[in-house]
Amino acid sequence: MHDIKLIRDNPKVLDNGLERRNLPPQAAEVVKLDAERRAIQTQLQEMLARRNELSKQIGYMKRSGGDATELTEEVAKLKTLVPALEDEELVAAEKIDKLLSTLPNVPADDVPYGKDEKANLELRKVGEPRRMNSAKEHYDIGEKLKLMDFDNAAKMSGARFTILKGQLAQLERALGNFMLDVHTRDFGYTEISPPLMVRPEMMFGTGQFPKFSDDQFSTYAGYASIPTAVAKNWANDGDIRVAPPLWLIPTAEVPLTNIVYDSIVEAESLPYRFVARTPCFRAEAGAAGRDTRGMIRQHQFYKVELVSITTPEQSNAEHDRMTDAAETILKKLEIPFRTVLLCTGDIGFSAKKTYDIEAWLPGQNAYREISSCSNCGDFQARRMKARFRAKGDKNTQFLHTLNGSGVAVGRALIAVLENYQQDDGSVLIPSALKPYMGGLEKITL
RNA sequence: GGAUGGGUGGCCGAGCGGUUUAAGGCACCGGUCUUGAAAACCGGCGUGGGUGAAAGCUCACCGUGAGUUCGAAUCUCACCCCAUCCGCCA
Repeated sequence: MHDIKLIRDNPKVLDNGLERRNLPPQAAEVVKLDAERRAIQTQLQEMLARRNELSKQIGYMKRSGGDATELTEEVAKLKTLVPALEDEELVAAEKIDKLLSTLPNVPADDVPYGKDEKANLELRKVGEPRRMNSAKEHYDIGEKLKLMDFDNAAKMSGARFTILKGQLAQLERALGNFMLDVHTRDFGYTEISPPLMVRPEMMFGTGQFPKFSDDQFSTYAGYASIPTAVAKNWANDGDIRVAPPLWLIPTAEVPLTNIVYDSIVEAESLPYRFVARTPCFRAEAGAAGRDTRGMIRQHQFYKVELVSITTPEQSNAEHDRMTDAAETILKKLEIPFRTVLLCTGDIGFSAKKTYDIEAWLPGQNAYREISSCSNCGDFQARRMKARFRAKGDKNTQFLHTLNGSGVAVGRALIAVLENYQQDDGSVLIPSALKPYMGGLEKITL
């Protein structure tokens, strides 16, 4: 959410940001709607002030036994005007709120301009891709080992689901455990086991709502009082008050960040660092036909997520620190990767600046995203009403929030399979994972 | 699913139609005292908005939304949320 005062004083900042994101300018419209709302508000407030004044006088007259008829009549006249103006004010406020809530964050100044991912800036490459004779893709490796079952998963749940078995299921668990240990032990993150279903307000707070509700799964069970028709249409007016009651999280970023929803924290206690391994649920509505084979893009996958809550002064350094934590996972797994700075056309709705970490996948002969670390500045904090108070300061300020995958477990599994595959179809276990696999050296048929 | 109780400022908690301009306490900030601190005492202190150069003036907010009234934290209705007990259940 944007600071309306900032837009009012300096509309260029918003429009430049939108332009850099390849979106049309909106500041003029925002300023216009804001002016309209304030004009109505001022008019209404003058009327209410007069009403309050008269009511006070009436009370005084009645107590002292005077005649208040004349005053009562004047208030009655005012009363016919107030409701209409109140309605106007509500409509005007909703108009501007609706527009503001759909505008993305302004990219940081050091984010390069670009139309799409082709303009992303490669910052560094770590590790040399291993030479292989004929690299297989992860699904071939998994199916050959008979430990990855797409057919039965489709029977149960449809496309974009996978059944992992035996040592592959164990590998998935091992990866998550390993990542949690690194982040808690080496980087000071506090492990959290959060709810996987959240209220719509939380989804608004982190920026999924109202714009990206199509990508989310909602739940109704136990809440039959919500009419389905209303629930289905709620997104049309974007009013979260009539949204379905609980939503499956698309990432642990949602519950971890919303820990500070509607709160005021002490500056000295910052930064907060939270880590969680959770399932993530995504409708993948806009991704029809993309990555249909294998488990690259699923409706459900595990991810280890990092979230930091900081003061404005801390957030840039924290962003680098978080990215380092995510990179450390791949370094320890000895999986080649590169880190790119996303261009303005590729960063997410809530982000000011984002680093993507892409793991090398020999089977695809390409780098594929395995982590995304974003600094959201105060954008989410405004939506969440998440503030802090500096010691001795009367006023509150909005927090800064950051989130990053540390890393996506499902894709890490793919990366391990493809990078550690052997010509005979077996897969070596990365040495960092051996303790988590009971000392197992490799997975064979 | 059934029953009951409850949602008031950063926190606790009173208020149940008009000196409430939301009591009181805690926390916090400033001051007095003190070698320093604590205690005590004095003072300040909710959030968001409008207007203004500023001081200030002003509006809204007591879970949310309607309603009654000249006037609502207070009365009425609906809804949401929380807690406890029972039922069911991992």
